[in-house]
Amino acid sequence: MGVTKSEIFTKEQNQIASIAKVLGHPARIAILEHLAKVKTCICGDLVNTIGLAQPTISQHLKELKKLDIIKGNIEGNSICYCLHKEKWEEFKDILNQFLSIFSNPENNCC
Amino acid sequence: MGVTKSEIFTKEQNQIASIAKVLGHPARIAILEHLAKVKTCICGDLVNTIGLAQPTISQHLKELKKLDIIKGNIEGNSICYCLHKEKWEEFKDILNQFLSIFSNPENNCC
DNA sequence: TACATTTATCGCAATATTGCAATATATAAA
DNA sequence: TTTATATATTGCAATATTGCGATAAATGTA
Repeated sequence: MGVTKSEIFTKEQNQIASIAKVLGHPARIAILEHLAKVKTCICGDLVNTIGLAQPTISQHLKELKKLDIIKGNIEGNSICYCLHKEKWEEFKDILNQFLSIFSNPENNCC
Repeated sequence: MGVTKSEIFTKEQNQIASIAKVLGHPARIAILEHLAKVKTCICGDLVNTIGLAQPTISQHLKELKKLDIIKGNIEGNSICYCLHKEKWEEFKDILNQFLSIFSNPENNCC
């Protein structure tokens, strides 16, 4: 039904999936990479850097803001975006922990 | 249009997004966690463990197989699934590398 | 004030995803 | 061979997502 049955999963499973889902689009990866590179915050530059229309970029920024992995401050006319350090580290830890569940003492499948 | 403009992104960006996208559903996280826990491969148990119908689980397994993060071997009547070690490590490295782009020498946003 | 710039929002079209019932397929067991 | 078991596939309904043009909202500038 296009709708995910979140109720049957744990809070942790849903959180991991939520983070991964937001990272699951190349435009959002590109935005995050650009923000990481230019450090100082940028905004409509993303529209030029990435080849998508302004409303599309705006929507991806919205998703990223919803996850709280970026912050946006009004700066006069424009809006200044940057990575949200604390959250970035938090999400990194969560994903890393998940990716470490593969304990493999000679675990050669069936 | 529901379709992602992959052409305008780098191979790396698309790859990161592809991996993350597959991890972007709690059912698939649950499947991977279960496989990691029981080590020895299982199959229809997933249908019982996770509360989704068999065709739904089968479809999630298909996605995971498409990414190649799990392997499935026919074992008599049933099919035995397990994590794909090499790929798991590869994807872990790719995600870790991406998550390390946040270099923050007093990088306090705008 | 009038105009330009910047970003968000709305509304739409096209496509993708999620979930399941029904069914097909394949093997094991009786 | 018939029946049971296990899994995949098909087809569908109900959302969700992606992308963009048009437009609104807010601020800066002439």
